[in-house]
Amino acid sequence: MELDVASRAPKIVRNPEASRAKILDAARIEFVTHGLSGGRVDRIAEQSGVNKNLIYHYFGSKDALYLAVLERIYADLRARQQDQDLRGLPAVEGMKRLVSNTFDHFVATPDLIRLMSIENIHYAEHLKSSGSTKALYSGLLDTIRILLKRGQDEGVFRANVDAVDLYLSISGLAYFFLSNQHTLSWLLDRDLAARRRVLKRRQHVVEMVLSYLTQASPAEAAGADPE
Amino acid sequence: MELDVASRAPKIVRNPEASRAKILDAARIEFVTHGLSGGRVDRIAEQSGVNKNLIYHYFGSKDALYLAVLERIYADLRARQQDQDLRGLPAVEGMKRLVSNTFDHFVATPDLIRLMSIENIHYAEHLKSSGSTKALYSGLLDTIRILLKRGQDEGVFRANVDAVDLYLSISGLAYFFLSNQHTLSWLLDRDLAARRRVLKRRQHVVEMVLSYLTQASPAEAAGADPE
DNA sequence: CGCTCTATTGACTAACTGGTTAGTAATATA
DNA sequence: TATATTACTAACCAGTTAGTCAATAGAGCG
Repeated sequence: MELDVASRAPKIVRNPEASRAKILDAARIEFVTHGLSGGRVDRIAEQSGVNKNLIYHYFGSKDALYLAVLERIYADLRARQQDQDLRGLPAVEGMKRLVSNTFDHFVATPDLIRLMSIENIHYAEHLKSSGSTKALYSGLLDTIRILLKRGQDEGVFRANVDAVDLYLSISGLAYFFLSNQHTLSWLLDRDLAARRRVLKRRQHVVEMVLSYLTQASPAEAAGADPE
Repeated sequence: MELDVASRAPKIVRNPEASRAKILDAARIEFVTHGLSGGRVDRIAEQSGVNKNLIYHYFGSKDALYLAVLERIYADLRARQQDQDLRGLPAVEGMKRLVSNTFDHFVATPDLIRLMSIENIHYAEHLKSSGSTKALYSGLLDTIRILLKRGQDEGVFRANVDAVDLYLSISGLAYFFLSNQHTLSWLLDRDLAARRRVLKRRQHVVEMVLSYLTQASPAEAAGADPE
């Protein structure tokens, strides 16, 4: 019981998992906000409240830390992407839900969109050096294929739709609007982030995809018998 | 006439316009390749073959140089964007051409796509401080409105299509596929840059937009009399 | 308690980076 | 021809940046 001199024991708390998580959280904000080249390790250390060297202790390098952020956000995406339950629905209903779910998920996760853009600016070099992200889309593509097949069997969807092309369209219709909202809002003189705009866009995207799917393909239409 | 000592007159060539152009060309490559934060003024000086301070002499700062690059590529876009002649075409034909022209222009100008992504990573702050880029889209939107109106008058296009939404869809369907080709090629296990893929995508995009436009809108279809 | 492992830190550094300074020479102007 | 302006250069600078070193101190274990 020493109460005389100011007992300067800095009382360091040791909590490796919490430190790791704090670093990762701060890194995510930093890279999402400033990009990879613009992201600063010193700022990540400051924001996470840990010593800079701890970052190197746990992650090794700035690039490796960025990759960890990237992998985590892709893992979250995979975890949240519940499209399995759509496979049992009627084709039109299932596809409507798939499109709006994709749209909603993009809207809800702006970090994902920014990181994807950043990663493409860097030619996806980090993603390619990752072992854990590859199998992400197979489930979603399978769901698309199942719904496509059902719709064709039901006679409500056109034939000869490539699942990858359809996925690219569903994503692209939402992605561009969100990823480029800053330049577009300026150039088009509209606030694309406004709630009304987003909801309107959502409906437009669903309608466009469903219109495409439910219209007879040109090959069929050009052919002789439309049943 | 002194011909004794080696006459060491370094013979500096003065060509302000050429120097300015060389700087701008090198800067464009640098920023497109590495982004704004990743772009290095020293590298631009080295690549353009001029002294670094000349860059500051002409452009003032790294950011101002980046803005000059951005403004020039937008000016090129405006110059090349010839959609006026589409306004006289029949609606379906005109719209098909508009969609494929947009797609082709994106494919032909990857620098534009990368700079747009980079600018959005930076929240379009530089674009907003530019005086010269604002009126870029009004002509294109007018063309879309004219074709939309004609298509509705001809009875081949659906009603209640917002020109901005349609523009966002036309662009988005092409943009995402191109801007994210590095991550997508990896994740989907396909080479999206392959010529066949690009051509297939082009056709898919045209078909999707035209399907949407030529299908009766849900409001109409739900209504009583389909003519 | 003493030993080892590792979480954690502050101080440090070499290389880099945007930008500046001071000066030279070609060209325009009077 | 004298003078001012402008294109251009080499060297430099102060601040930053990713990454390192050496040391301290909890925690688990015998």
